Amino acid sequence: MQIEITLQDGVPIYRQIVNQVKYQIASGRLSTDEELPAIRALAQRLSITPNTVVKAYSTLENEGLVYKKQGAGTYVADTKSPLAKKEQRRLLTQRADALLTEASQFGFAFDEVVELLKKRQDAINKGTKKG
Amino acid sequence: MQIEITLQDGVPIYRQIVNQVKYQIASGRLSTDEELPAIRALAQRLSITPNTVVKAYSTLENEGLVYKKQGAGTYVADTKSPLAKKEQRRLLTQRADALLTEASQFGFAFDEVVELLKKRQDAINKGTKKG
DNA sequence: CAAAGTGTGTCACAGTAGTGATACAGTTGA
DNA sequence: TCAACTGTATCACTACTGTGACACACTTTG
Repeated sequence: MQIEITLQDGVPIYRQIVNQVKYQIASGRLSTDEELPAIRALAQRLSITPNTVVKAYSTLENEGLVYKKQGAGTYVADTKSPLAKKEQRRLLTQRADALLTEASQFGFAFDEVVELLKKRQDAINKGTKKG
Repeated sequence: MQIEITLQDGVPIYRQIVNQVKYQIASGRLSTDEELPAIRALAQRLSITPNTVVKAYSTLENEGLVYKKQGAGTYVADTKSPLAKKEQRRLLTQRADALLTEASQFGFAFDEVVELLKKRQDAINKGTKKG
């Protein structure tokens, strides 16, 4: 489980952890039911307070990406499970609504939004190929 | 210029002002170069501090939707102008990237995102027809 | 059951966002 | 010019977010 944080990044530490765990789950480097680093262990390794890791793990739990067992550990959830999918869909719907509302207020047509999305998808793909 | 705010809404007052002005510009109820309520006047009418209105107007200015003239007033910008469009596109790009990144981390395919967007667009349209 | 691991809960503090009061500075129009 | 408007700038208070220290409760393992 490789996680690196950069301070003074503007991005909160717990967010960095969330994003990196998300990415590792999405990329298949973490599989269902696999155990995540213990809260204290990760906290010590990153030289941060356990609270921050707790916050990160709780965020991931709320998004349906991991589940915690009191006294046992934190594990990767089955992201294909209906519950997880539903939660993820809820979050994406929020983002989608925000985008559409803003676009509408700016006078952009729906097709323009889709077009922009396509361009960004291409840009992101090219970016990750290099990185 | 009809603006209404609801406290204890969770949404910050200055955000409510921003959104309502945006909407009125988008819907054509405010036209280019039309003057917005003076900062103090609006503040007094809404029973809030001028600072909050300043923040709202400044946000709108940063998004290229209005422009301010020191000592004179605040006016609706030409939202079709290249500068305004560019600024709006920049903001939408940020939202688009956030959506795409999140979707990718959740294991959603690009087409699924577009599909979700279409559904939400329909839902929003139906919602505003009623309201 | 006991030790050593795990997550949970509470209190605390710094930084920031949101809002408020008030003084400063430019523009308008008689 | 000057009064009455306009936006600008600064300081302050409150709530919340992000992070930190530390005690509590549950699970595992022997």
